[in-house]
Amino acid sequence: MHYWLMKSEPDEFGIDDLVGARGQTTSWFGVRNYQARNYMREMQLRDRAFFYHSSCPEPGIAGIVEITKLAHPDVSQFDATGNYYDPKATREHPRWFNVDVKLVERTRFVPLAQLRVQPALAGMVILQRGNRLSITPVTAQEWKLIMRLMARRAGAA
DNA sequence: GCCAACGTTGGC
DNA sequence: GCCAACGTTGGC
Repeated sequence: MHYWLMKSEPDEFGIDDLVGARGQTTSWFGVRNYQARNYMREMQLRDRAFFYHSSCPEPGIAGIVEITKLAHPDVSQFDATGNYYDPKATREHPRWFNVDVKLVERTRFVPLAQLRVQPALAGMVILQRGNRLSITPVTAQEWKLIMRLMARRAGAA
């Protein structure tokens, strides 16, 4: 069992959208970065991930999801009219893959700023300078600590 | 809106 | 294979 962090822009698809989605499940399509894609291909069923809001007024972790379908070809790469079209991809040789995830829990929101002040999270991938990866691994220790933060009352450091 | 950091593209 | 130019990400 491995842990991950997956970014989404709430303007596009936020935790509210996941809560309201059919089966509280969504296909994580649209990833167009090889490293993030490779991480999705490593994901196993029942791995868990933090659902992270990025590019918004208050970035941070908004929930927990579980991998319910292993990586499979991302259909959006074949749609010539869509934003995620990749002319170099073919059905025989797809380039992009995605997993499906299901909501486990909408958590207390943990802002990025709160993650940054935890000494034990100093090595966390998304906190590293210049990191832009939309999908990153999270260590078991990091996961545990963030779970503890979520259990605290709002506003506590 | 700014800008640092990073990934990708394409000419050579 | 190098690397400059360009586009994107994402926090602030």
